[in-house]
Amino acid sequence: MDSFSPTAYVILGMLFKGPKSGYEIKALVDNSTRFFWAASYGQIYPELKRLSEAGLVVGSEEPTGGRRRTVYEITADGELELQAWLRLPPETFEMRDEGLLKLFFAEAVEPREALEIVRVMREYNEAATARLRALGETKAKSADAYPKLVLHAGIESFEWYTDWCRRLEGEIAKRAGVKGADA
Amino acid sequence: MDSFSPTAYVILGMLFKGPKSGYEIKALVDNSTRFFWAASYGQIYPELKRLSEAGLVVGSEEPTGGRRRTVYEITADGELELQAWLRLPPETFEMRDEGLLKLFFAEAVEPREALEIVRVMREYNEAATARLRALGETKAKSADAYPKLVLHAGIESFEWYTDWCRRLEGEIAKRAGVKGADA
DNA sequence: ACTTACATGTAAACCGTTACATGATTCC
DNA sequence: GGAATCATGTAACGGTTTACATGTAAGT
Repeated sequence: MDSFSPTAYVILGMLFKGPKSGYEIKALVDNSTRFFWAASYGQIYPELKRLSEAGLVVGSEEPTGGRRRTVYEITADGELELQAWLRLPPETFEMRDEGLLKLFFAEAVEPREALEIVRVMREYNEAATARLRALGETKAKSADAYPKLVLHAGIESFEWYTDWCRRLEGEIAKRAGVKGADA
Repeated sequence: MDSFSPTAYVILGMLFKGPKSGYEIKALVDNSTRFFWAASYGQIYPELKRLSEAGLVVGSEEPTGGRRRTVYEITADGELELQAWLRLPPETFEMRDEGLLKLFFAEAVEPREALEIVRVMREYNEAATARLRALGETKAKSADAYPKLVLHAGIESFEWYTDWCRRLEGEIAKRAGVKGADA
């Protein structure tokens, strides 16, 4: 009967911080958990319905002008369910990194093409770092400590990855005798 | 007509290094690309069939004793397809980290429970580091340079993550006045 | 008038894992 | 004889994304 997907707990967690519409949950996810846990409308709206049927959230119609709007709140049962989930050890850790995959097979192309793969990876990571940094400045005054810690993990991790790419670019350029990405 | 999934390129890449059966490809993937790109039998066998129909690989029956066995080789077309893919910029970078997700919502539980989440995350990362290190020693003599670089990225990345967990455990323990995970 | 953002939802397609099914061979 | 490993494959299931569909409101 029970047993919800992790996405259900994303919703419960967001509602624990205060009542929100499905639309607002999606926006929040995109600006916070997105880099380590994403969710689409196609998951959020049906899941809200299921959670509502299970009594873990309650929705109320709160239209803005003539525009309909359903705002959800977490219930006492919902909070218990969220806490029970938080107490279980985390299980899922998955990565899909097409850049590393291409690099893994880079023997099939020229060194300067391998270099290009790493260059694109570095640029992606630089952009990701900047994005998370900007996010951190927006939410600087927010009281919640844990989201800030998690955000910092993201920033540090992308910084490490950027640095690794930079070092690798140097090495590949040296080996291949290519004038590399240095100024 | 064409357009293959990244998993198809994993297969092409593995076959570029030499002929293999589906079973061998799966074993190789589990011991190399798995931490940033996984593949199951349910993907590999059907994909081999599709690649064969497209003429990018050719299979030949090479039984071992009375046990049937199909070994695949990459074709010239297959090599071109692999190289064309390697020249396209990598697109997919995804992460699903239930540990970070739980930590993000840890305000809903006690600090010592937040600490417990991070402790489990650290243990997972320590184990992952050890696993990759062991893998590196097995393949120490392998000539291929790129897989080694990628493996080192994995090791460094898990080491960074382990270190981050350790630092965070210290901070949470301090704030909460809990006797932490120090010896 | 037009575009962007707010707001909700569904259906189809896609992707991937797990479990199942089968059977031979090798090692203990 | 029994367990582990080699070897191939399919079916069912579950989860996710994308596209579609609809309409209001606010800003330019």
